[in-house]
Amino acid sequence: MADNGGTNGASRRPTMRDVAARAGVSLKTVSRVVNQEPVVEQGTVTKVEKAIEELRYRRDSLARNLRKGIRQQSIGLIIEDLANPFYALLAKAVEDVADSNDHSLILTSSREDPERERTFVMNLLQRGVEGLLIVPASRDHRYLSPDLARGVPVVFLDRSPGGVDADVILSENRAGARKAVEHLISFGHKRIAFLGDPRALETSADRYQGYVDALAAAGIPLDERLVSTRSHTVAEAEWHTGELLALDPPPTAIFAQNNRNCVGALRALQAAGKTLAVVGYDDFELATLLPVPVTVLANDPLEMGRQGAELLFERLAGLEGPPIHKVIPGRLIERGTGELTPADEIAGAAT
Amino acid sequence: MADNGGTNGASRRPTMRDVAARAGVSLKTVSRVVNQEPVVEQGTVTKVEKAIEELRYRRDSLARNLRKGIRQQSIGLIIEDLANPFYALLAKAVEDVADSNDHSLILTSSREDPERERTFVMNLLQRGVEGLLIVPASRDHRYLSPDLARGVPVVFLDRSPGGVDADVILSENRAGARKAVEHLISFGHKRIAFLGDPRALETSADRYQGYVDALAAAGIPLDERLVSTRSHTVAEAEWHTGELLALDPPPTAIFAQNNRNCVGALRALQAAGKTLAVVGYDDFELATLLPVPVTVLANDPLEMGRQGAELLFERLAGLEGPPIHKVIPGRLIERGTGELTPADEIAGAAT
DNA sequence: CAGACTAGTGACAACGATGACATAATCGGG
DNA sequence: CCCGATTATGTCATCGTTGTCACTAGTCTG
Repeated sequence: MADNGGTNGASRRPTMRDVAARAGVSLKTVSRVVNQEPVVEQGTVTKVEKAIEELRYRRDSLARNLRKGIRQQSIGLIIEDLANPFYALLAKAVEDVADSNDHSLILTSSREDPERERTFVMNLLQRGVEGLLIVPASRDHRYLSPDLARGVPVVFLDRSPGGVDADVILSENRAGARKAVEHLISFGHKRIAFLGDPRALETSADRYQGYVDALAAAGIPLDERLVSTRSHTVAEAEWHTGELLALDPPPTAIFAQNNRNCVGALRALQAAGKTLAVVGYDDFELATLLPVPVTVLANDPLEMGRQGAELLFERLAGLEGPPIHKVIPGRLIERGTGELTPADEIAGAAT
Repeated sequence: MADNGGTNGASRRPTMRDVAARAGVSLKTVSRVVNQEPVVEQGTVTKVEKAIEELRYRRDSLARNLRKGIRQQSIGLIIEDLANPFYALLAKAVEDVADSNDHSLILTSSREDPERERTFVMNLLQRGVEGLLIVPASRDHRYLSPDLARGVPVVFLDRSPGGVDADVILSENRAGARKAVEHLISFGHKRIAFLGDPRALETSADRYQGYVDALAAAGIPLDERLVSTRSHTVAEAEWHTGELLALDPPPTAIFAQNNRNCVGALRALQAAGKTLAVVGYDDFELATLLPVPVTVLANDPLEMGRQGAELLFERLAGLEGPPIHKVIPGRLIERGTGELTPADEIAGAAT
């Protein structure tokens, strides 16, 4: 009458022992059948297979690998979203490096949700990944302190961690944005709009600072109405670009703070039939194919992923020393949209 | 004098037992220190930490999780290359489903190399993934038979497996390509080029068949010179498009068999200053932003990934029955480039 | 100052599988 | 008809860690 005593242990995942009992053979014989060792008599094989089927038994790979001395190594990567080519390329580079180092890659997406980030980090650590690469969604990583202290290597990518000092690889956000905006200024623009994500995001805030820096250096007063920092998706960016275009007077140039915002801006301009100077942050494959090819300040996600992963493996190999902060330089790629002057636009509109 | 006997065991990864011996405490005390249990005396903690440091000891997560009864579940995904948005989106969808089912995703890229595919599959199985999703790089998957027989669920994506019958989710390649080419024919084109990957790839061969089907149905004779099946990258596609344009007479339309080929064709056309009707297979984000927006036959990688992963989890939940073959329908999206007539092109050239 | 308590540590079994070896049953040859 | 080889199966220890319980000293309490 006991709940799960006796011959039919309930609930619990069945083990070889259970299969053995059911088939009326020893545990070791079950092991032989499961591993397809050819010494077992056919009749016995059948009995055991029947028991396996009935109990829905599946071998426990943990126990097996422990006993066999097999230790597979892996690292964990947490990004925002694979649908964003920037992160897809980042992940690709990380996977390459992991592969060269005989580690496999466990990939998870936080979707910008700090809760998910934290859950996944804990999950990955519990699994026993050798190290972690994190594109932060949260601003506070103190929850990692115990593991960092225990020596688990963690490298942050693209954004700085909060509340802990750790290795981090950043894009040249502030200086890059400044470069981009100065480029526009050099073509005579004074009313330059900033189109971006909420400034709560670190990269967004930094790029905004670069925008401010460039204006200040050129002695151009900051006009808050030209600053739109509420678009996280292409659709939102398209909408907010429409708002910017409706200003009086409108901007003559747009600095779009990432690829989604840039695409949104271009869509809105196309829809409105207007031509404005545009410089985007982040390159995208088709930037060269547009009516006027798009000038961008290109960050290099491959390089960021590669360097981050390589740093992680150096740490794993025993590299000591204080946290390393690296910055991947951005490159301004002049293609056309960023080299329009305010005069060009009036001419264009007249056509 | 023994190689690794006595007090200084060499080579072998150190265990808690080694640390205990070195620190002069019991194994259990080391365990307490490692797990930060607060009952250990400070002096002991220091001794043990010193020994851990010296031996570079790291806890074995396999043994720990075995003992604690923690069993993390995961599935493996093998794709070609994350830099291709099609596969990035596929992976995203798979990751989503895996996440909903409390499994984590181990991601690897075969880079079209059958050897790598096989190595990774074996590796993943040894790790003990619950199931596998594979975009085949190899044509022969008989090496999987033992594991398939043992009941490990495997779902193939985008291409059929070779030599084994298993679950597979395909795009509507042949019928889709036929739709696309018939669309071009309906605008009066008779000299339609096929631009694609080597026909050794199954999707390539199937799409080529669709192209042949469409021509045959319309009674248009097949001209082998219009068929180029050697471009695997954008750069190669651009090059081969150049060759096609140099033909006399040149084609009036191009059917590009995937997104890389389509982008290459568009680049070559832009470089040559020519306008041809183009229909691509596979959608891409910026197709709408080009000078003339690109008409494509869109496959849905998200849907493919989602359905594949869900099928995998149904199998894991015990779904029996013969292998399931599903086809994800493609959708023709008319945007402009596919709706040009031969006459338009002459007019365009005259401008 | 005895008895109960507490803090710190260790001995031992167990997680679920596999390897080495032992044993039982079967068989052929001299 | 007995011995050694052969075949099929079982017993036991073990992989590296953690949970349970026991033990030793000291500390506290009445």
